[in-house]
Amino acid sequence: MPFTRLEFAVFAVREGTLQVLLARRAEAPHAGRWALPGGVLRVDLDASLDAAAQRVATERLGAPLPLLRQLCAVGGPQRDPRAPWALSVVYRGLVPADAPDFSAGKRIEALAWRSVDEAIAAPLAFDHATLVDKAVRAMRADIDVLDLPFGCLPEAFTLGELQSFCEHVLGHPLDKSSFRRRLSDRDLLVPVEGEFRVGAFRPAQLFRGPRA
Amino acid sequence: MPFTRLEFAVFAVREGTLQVLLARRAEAPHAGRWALPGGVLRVDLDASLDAAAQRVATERLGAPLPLLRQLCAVGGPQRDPRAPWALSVVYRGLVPADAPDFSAGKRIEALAWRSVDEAIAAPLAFDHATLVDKAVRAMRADIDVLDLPFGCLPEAFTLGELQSFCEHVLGHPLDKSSFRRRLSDRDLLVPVEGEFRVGAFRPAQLFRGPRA
DNA sequence: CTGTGTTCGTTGCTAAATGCAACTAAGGAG
DNA sequence: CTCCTTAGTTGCATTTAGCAACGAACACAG
Repeated sequence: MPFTRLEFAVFAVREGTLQVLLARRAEAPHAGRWALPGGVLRVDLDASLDAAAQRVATERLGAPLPLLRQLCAVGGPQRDPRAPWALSVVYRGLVPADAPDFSAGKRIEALAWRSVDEAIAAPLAFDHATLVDKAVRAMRADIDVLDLPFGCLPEAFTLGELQSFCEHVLGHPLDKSSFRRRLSDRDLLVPVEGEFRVGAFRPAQLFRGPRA
Repeated sequence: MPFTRLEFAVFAVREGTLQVLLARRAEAPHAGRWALPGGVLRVDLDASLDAAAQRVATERLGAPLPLLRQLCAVGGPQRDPRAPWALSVVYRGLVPADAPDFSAGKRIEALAWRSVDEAIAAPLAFDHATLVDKAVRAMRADIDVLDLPFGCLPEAFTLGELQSFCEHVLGHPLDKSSFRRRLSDRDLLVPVEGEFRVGAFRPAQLFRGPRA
């Protein structure tokens, strides 16, 4: 089996835009350049690909990543000069804006959030710009069919918060009444009876995701 | 890098149902049992995962497989007793019913088509029943959004043939007028002017897929 | 106490997409 | 010529999504 890596396209809505977590590589190849964070599979430690992804995420980013989904696998002989043939299994994830900050782990000089538009246009290492683009499309397709990342929101949230989050990921506004109709038609949310988000204006009903 | 395999969930509409191509394994593990056909990655031969998939398909099945799409990657330590850790990249494909018959290649005792319902219920080797199910869902999702496998039809085909093919893959009937409207709204087909499929009844206009 | 601004939540209407059923057209078989 | 079957279209009902407006609730300013 060739040299196998797990790589992560982790997104968050920060500063009003969709951002992706990038790592500046400490070692060759592409030392000093920005790339998706990742690490190598350890056959002595990992009980599955998904478990390997969690382990590497924890090691390199300082925190586990819930809601990881497999994006694709890519591989070839020129992928990484350290091995004659390298294979990467790429995962995508979405985390809350207020997540505990990640801390750069082994073989990473620095971690930074960058807006996806910049990241796709920037000369990321390897084919990582392509992977970011692919991951964004997959996330947006999920939201289009209301497969929503409830883990990225507070335990209880308002419909306004949910809609705003989706709009930031999608990159375009949604219709309020249509969004709410589609949610309630599918019984995707459970209202937390009697609980409201209070603030400067009219209080808003709080909801939880399904199977909560 | 661990022991890496390419595996194939290849489908065809045969005998009025959606069938999947299975191979009876000649060697351990699971010798004698039915499984998805596949083979190992060769780092000395393969320039990419997709190229590896084509090479293995040709070797094991006696023919290349157009329209292969990556389904997922799975891996773990107990996946294959021949190695301490095994990784499989799974591809899905759809081939014409009249495709040249596949011939069992290395390490395969026999090849057979089996209906997907049976295959999913049958005790296939490894987790292959799960993979078949996942591949079927992915194919159906493609057709739902009119991402159609034109390579599975003759060079030129009638709308009736196309619809019937889709119905067999989906497992349920489609509405004729709606199907045709959706196709023409999206400019997915090009009529072959003046060409008709003649037969026992009214001749039918022939079409080609896009970018043809 | 009263207006004003903002968000929340809902309603009514419009437009688009889809599903259903019927119809006509075209050919072969008898 | 009639009947049968498939091809292709049409009209209409139903569903779905988008758009705009409305009243409700609350904080704040005056």
